[in-house]
Amino acid sequence: MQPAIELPIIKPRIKLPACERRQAIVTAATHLFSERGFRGVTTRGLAKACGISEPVLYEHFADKRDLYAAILDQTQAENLPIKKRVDEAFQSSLETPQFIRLIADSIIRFLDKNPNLTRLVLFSALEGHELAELNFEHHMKPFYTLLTVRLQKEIDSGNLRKCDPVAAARVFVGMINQYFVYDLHFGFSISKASRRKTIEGMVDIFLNGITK
Amino acid sequence: MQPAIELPIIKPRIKLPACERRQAIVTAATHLFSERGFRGVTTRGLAKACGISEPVLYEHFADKRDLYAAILDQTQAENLPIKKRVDEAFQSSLETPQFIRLIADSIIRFLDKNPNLTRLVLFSALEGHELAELNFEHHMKPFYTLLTVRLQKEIDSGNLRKCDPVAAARVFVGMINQYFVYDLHFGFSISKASRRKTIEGMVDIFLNGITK
DNA sequence: CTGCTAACCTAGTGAGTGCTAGGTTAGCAA
DNA sequence: TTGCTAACCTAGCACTCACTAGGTTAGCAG
Repeated sequence: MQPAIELPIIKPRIKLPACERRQAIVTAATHLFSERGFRGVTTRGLAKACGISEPVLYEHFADKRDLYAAILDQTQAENLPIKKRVDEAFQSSLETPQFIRLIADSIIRFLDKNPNLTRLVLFSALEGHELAELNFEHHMKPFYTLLTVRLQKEIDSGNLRKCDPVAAARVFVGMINQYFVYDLHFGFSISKASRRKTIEGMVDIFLNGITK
Repeated sequence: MQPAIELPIIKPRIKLPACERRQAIVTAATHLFSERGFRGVTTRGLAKACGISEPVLYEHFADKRDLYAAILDQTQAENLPIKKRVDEAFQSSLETPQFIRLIADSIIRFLDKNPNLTRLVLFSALEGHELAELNFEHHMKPFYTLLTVRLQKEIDSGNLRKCDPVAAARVFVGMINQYFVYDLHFGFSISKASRRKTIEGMVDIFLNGITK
């Protein structure tokens, strides 16, 4: 026997088609995981953030880990254009300084377009998920590889100082990545200089550092 | 009524004085937290790693968070000599290239001496604990500051190219830190070059990059 | 040997975890 | 209007979490 009192309607429940709901879950998951890490996110919390109940999550994903793979897939698909741009520049006859600037610009665009990815990848690397390595392989390695090949060519033809091109490429990509991680995400503010100036300064030091 | 069967002795329980037990807990905690992060470590697991029971933890530390402060205190106390060495070099009449090499060497020594600290700090930064910022202030900022001052002096006297000394110092400290984080801790192996050679290459590029 | 007590333990607490069995409803096709 | 079913829910399982009340013991002073 239920009481006759009717509760006020507070449940404008909306049903979404499976693909849209799945997408909404991945979006919320990307945000939450990047903020708190894998262990810091509860399935209850994620469900609540999506405005659904927990079992709905398990209709779209086998388990909590499965969400990680979905996040990677999405990031990968979304960032193909940036990779293409660097590839094209590599094929073209762009001068090395301009090519290096373009690499810097592309890394920045990539990290800007994926503001959660830096934290997500760091969490993954620390927590030992394969996402970290997959992200590196898919997103960062192309930058390293193309820059290394270009540097090697320029060293061989005597336009640059003799140095290990792999190490040099790492220095450069690392410089930019480091800036994003520590300044923009962790807030360890050292310099008050604008972002544009900071990146320019980095490119400047690097270019001068590898030039004869 | 208990059965007369005596279990084989498997409990050579050792009692330690409070200060030694506390020290042992901090050591184990440093290791575990750096491996799994704050959320990844359970008080059960920590107690087991120490060979004690959970309540003993709470005789030495108010709660789980309190352990973090203890870890920082210890790290800080242990690494005063390295800071002193850099300070002395700064006061001395060491040439800039040698001073920069000494900074690199000191950072390496510091990170080598505290193999867990890199992961611990990253976890802290991601998880939002104050340890990250405290570590930066206490351990990394001195490197930045002294290097910045030296660079400014050399730029003013015309021995180095005109550039933002703060940004340059960040590039350098970041380069080395980045190498430790990604290569040594995460295992994103790019170069097979030896560590010594890699660091030398970094110093080389940087020195050339800031020299006229 | 006999107390004494610092150092330790067992055995929980309530709250929160990932995940699920089984029932309910929105919204469309007929 | 009526079925049908994809999309959703409530309620709760078995487990682990940080933390604790209250009892036990190692090891020393006398």
